[in-house]
Amino acid sequence: MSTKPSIPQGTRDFSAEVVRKRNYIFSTIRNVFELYSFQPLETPAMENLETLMGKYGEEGDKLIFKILNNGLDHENKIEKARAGFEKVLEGKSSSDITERALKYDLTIPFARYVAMNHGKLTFPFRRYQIQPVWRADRPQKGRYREFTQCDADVVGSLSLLNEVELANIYHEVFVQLGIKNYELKINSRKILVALAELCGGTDKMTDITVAIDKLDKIGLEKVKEELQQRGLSNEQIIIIENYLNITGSNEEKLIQIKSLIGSSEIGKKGIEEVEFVFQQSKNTNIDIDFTLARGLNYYTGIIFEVKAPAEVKMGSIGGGGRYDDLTGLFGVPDIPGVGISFGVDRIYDVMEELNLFPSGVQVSTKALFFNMGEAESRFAFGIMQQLRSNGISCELYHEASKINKQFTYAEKKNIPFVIIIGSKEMEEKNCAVKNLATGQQEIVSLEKLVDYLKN
RNA sequence: GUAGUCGUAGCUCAGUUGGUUAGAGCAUCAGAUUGUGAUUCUGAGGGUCGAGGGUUCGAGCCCCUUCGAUUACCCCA
Repeated sequence: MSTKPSIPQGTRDFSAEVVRKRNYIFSTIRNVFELYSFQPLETPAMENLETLMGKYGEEGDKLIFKILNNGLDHENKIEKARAGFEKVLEGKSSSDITERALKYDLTIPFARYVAMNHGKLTFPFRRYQIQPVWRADRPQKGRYREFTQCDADVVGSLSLLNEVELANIYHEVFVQLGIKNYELKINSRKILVALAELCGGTDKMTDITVAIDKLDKIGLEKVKEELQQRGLSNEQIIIIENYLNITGSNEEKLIQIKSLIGSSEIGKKGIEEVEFVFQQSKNTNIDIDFTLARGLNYYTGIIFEVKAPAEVKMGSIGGGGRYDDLTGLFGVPDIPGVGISFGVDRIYDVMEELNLFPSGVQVSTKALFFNMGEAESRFAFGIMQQLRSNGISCELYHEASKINKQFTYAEKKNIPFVIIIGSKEMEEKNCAVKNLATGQQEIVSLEKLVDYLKN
């Protein structure tokens, strides 16, 4: 019976200190979302499995946490359950075994919500959503099985101004959090389509994007090798090499890409998109990166990815892009959208590593009343309630322990003031207030105590 | 899913080729100190050495299995 308790792999408990820091990130992001006129939405932790399956690619499907159906042992269902399990063993999923799953991201549940409610929503619909998601991935640095995403999406508008705003939201949030040298990479899927067209057809699109996405990780030669393995001809690889060799400032890159794929109709459109967002947004951290591809295949236009400052080796701390027909998957066509996501858990790790949390984040109890005995503590209790009704967080030590124990308690809990009310103070209607940081102590009349502590 | 590294007190870690009763610092608790502590002094408690099996006269150390943590690959925030 006494096995050590534990929590599932890749999940975490958050202590008070961590919760406060996380809340600091949440509220920063939430305030910016609200400032940009996004409305909150929350969706269930679990979705019907079929809502999620097939939306994240083959790899993604494997990483969805599936929930076992209840009542599998019921005598009427036992045969079905057996048959369903056989299907699972073959790598398929079976509604006889599982028909619900934990949500994998916030975008697909949002698309499902929009499809269900498109008659009631006012378009363009701007929503933000801050909730945990789950992935059955092997945990490692910056990767958890339960983590929180903060998404903002605009659906029902084709305007590129949305992309500009989202780029500005990224900037606003990261500047406020102190992550000044983050990098916002942008590209357009249309440019990648144009490249694929140039290299023998859009069916090669996935092969090409998967390979070039790895450029900064494995280098040009390895990318070329991979392209060869994926069945591209030498001629085609030379085109891609030229594409990958585009370097320089953002302006220079734009000139080079135009000469390479500007003749393609879709390529031209993609370049215009990137150029517009780059010029219209005042975000100085934008880096136009034509190798950026992003895994999710529902993106159709601008794509974003946020890189953490290089010194922390965290990789992506946010991402997003435009999808022309996400709700089409749920039977409601022609609602285009664009969205971004913040990965709070990684942002937390980055800020921790760079020491960016302000000290004021740890706002704890303001004052501790010492317990100086039976009558004294009963008196102090009344004073404490007065402080509380004035919005001052405080507590009374639970028993009349030795003074140094009470001091130690205050110190450990990071409580800045202790208030001592003994028999003498009760008579004189005042109290001794000691500032633990400075060690200074003052006699304060009980009437003025609220003002004294409010500073 | 594949692979590497690591599991010793509440925490951070020592622990010799395998050799008596497994150690230190910090933390906790108690004591010169029931109205002024966080710096000192004294003492105490605390361990199935992750778990299970094996080799050996003898295992914290070697071997196998298993669980957990962590890192990398794949993929991703």
